[in-house]
Amino acid sequence: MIRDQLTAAITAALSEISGDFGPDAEVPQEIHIERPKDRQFGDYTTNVSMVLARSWKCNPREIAVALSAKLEMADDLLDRTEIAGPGFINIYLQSGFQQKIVRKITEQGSSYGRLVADEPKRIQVEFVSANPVGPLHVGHGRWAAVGDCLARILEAAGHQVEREFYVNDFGAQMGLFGESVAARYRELLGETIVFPEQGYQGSYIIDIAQEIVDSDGRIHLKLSDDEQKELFKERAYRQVLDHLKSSLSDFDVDYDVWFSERELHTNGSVQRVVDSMLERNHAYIKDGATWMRTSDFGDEKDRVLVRSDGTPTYFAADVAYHADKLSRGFDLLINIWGADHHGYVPRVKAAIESLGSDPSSLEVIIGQLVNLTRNGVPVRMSKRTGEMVTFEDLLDEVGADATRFFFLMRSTDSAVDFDIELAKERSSSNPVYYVQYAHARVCSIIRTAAERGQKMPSIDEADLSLLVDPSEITLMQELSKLPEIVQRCADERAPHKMTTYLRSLAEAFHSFYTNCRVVGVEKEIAGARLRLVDATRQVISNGLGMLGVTAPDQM
RNA sequence: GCGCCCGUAGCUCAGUUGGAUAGAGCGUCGGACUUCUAAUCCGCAGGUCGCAGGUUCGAAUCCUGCCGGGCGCGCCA
Repeated sequence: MIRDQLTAAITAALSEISGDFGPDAEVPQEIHIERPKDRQFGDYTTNVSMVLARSWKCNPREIAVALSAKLEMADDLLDRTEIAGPGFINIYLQSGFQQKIVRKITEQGSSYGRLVADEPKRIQVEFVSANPVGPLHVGHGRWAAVGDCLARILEAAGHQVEREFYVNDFGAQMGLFGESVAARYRELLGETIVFPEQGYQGSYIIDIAQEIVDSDGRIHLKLSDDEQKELFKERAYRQVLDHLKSSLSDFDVDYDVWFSERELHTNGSVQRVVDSMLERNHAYIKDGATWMRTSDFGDEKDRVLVRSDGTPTYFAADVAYHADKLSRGFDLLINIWGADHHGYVPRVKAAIESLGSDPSSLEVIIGQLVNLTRNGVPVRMSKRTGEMVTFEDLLDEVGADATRFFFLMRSTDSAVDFDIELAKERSSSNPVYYVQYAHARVCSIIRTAAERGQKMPSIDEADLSLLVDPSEITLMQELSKLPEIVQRCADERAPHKMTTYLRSLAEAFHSFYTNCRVVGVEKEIAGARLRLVDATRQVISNGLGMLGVTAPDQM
């Protein structure tokens, strides 16, 4: 990247001039180079001289003068430098450097924006992991979008990524779920029932029961209560899980691993991890329960692993689960949780440390919640109560592309309001269409040019130096940003920055479109512009691909 | 009470880890289609970046304290 070349050049120049500023003048490890918002401040700009002014004990402009003189001599990349304001060094690159990006994109094609990591890692991203006792709600959709997009971006940044879904198919909730379905089954077949006190009230329970009635008829009525509970639990669980997998698949989220909590209990992993904690004095028995000393590792209090009635807690399974994850040899584990689980982070970190691993091997991304409204009125999202809009409803009504883009537009740090009616009404003015439309327009230009016999020249034939219109320059600058955007999204675990980038790229293209014609202008210019347009197609397509959003050829 | 997140234009949100004149979309108002897709473009209006201090060449951004909102503090999952 050009930025790296500039960093090297500045570092070299600084070490040459540092001697003139006294023996204590040291060359900094990190040099901040940015792209100014306003192009009048150069193609790149750096603030090093102001940062160094203190430690070098002099006026920032003195450093700037010495540095820029050295830079202009040293590097053939730059045209000139200017010193501005309190000591910014604005760097102007040689004319023609922007045009080079078109060739680069053309040569790299779909791999433009894919990076080679300095330290490639094996990363596991675990996300959604909803309880299989009901349909996914809208909040899960957000984590599906964020988790999958983050995985795509980490892959683009040069890492090896595995996606995992942890299925909480064990415990009292499953029993209650089975009982609820069993009750609805009997009810549908005309029996008078007493619905379980804490049972799941949602109408989808009746739907599941109805499907069982349709396929099996009345035969299950003969079973004992316990047999019924067990049977309905398994039947309903399978059905919900299948449903959940197909919803996520419709959303283009494909998991590498579906990990069953139940297996941790049946194969003895939970028991083993509890025993091991006791052996190593990371756990103790009090009031008949087994407690883990999580407070030794920063948690605010100790946590129960095994209840006094002998049953393991969810946390115990989670300790075993994370032990299993660690044993699989990942360099980094990333979990995406909703804000309603953030209090759970310290105890899991403590568990990791108790297991003898570095707590930083687990990174938990806490995402704020989704507030669903309908015409401004809050909609309840609880599975236990009646009304709810499911993730599936949302996909049906709004579509996968718009839903993904919407969830990826916002920082995970802020709660989002999603009005279901608004999403439907405004679906045609959703920002996703702004970006997709840019892609469709690009394709249209290329199609029309071909139809009218205007040939796309090869990248060697094209005279890219003809691309000099301000809107062309701006577009090329935007095109050149993709690799650094990928890097930033990956480093900051911030997929939303990709949507922000694509919007500004689309804006640059739409502006180019109105300023510069491609079809029907003089042959050489048309040729250069066709190459630029094709590069734009490639970058939008690559960027949308990292979001998991389609890039349509026409709209 | 303690912990995490948020507070930026009428509304929904960005803001390149501390930079130069704080930006988009929606909404308002006014312009631009005989020519590659008007799902677009151009312009006007709209701001005490919650409040008060602090740190420094420089703060929406970092530190402290308030105010307001969301979420969490189980032998639930």
